[in-house]
Amino acid sequence: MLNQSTPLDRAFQALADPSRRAIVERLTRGPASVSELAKPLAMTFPAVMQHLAVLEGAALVASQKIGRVRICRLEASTLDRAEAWLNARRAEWERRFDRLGRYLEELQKEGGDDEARN
Amino acid sequence: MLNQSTPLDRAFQALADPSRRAIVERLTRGPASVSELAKPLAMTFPAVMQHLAVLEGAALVASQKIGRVRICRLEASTLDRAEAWLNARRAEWERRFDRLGRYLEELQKEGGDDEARN
DNA sequence: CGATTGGTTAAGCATATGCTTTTGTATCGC
DNA sequence: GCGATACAAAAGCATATGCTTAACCAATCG
Repeated sequence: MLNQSTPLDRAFQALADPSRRAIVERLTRGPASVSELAKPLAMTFPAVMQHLAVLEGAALVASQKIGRVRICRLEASTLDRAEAWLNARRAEWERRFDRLGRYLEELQKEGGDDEARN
Repeated sequence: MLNQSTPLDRAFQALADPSRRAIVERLTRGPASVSELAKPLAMTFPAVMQHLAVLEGAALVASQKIGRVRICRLEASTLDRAEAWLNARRAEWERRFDRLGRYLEELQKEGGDDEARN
């Protein structure tokens, strides 16, 4: 389990938690302070901070402190990279079905010949 | 940490591991036996089986045993649901930028008026 | 048949995760 | 300055995760 995790590992790992997904969801609608993010979550403030640390560690969220308030914003490009991975899998999957489709079409044609012979 | 995880939790959690992503990647190119999946991975056979159990638990993979061989195949619809979540976030994010864009356009127009007054 | 192949189960262990409470520490509003 | 506010850091704890080894079972194959 030697922790040598890639950016993609960290992104998916971060998104695997419903509280963290809720935070991401909120941040798609614009930046927010930590306490603003904490409000709808049924847990203590430090717990929310730890979730934010995970999200920042995954580069899904960035933040900057202004006065005593920390403003968090979404890092959409990281979300994109996760989506891109899934997209690539789907692309390969669909490519495979195309091939299968063409193969079955070929069978159909040949099958038609067979049927003609009956 | 009371384990009451949603399908999406389990999907993202499953995808957070590089070995499991490698398995998914392999399966997008067609079904495979367990030992076939295990071959490129630098770990013991039981470890691979545990990864497969996680993937099946997340409904990303399904399998059936024929004789003494277990054939695994991708459950693409679950991959789609994960992609759909990310897609929805991006949609909201882009909608927000549209609004921001229109807002800035408005400012531009009004700013033009202001400049005209100078 | 007996050996091999492909998979399964269980136990054990180190580290990671997701919380909590407690205790700070700046900064703002008066 | 002084109390309230917003965050921060640290310690503790229960459970989860990602491996390992060892033992086991059931289909093949020679």
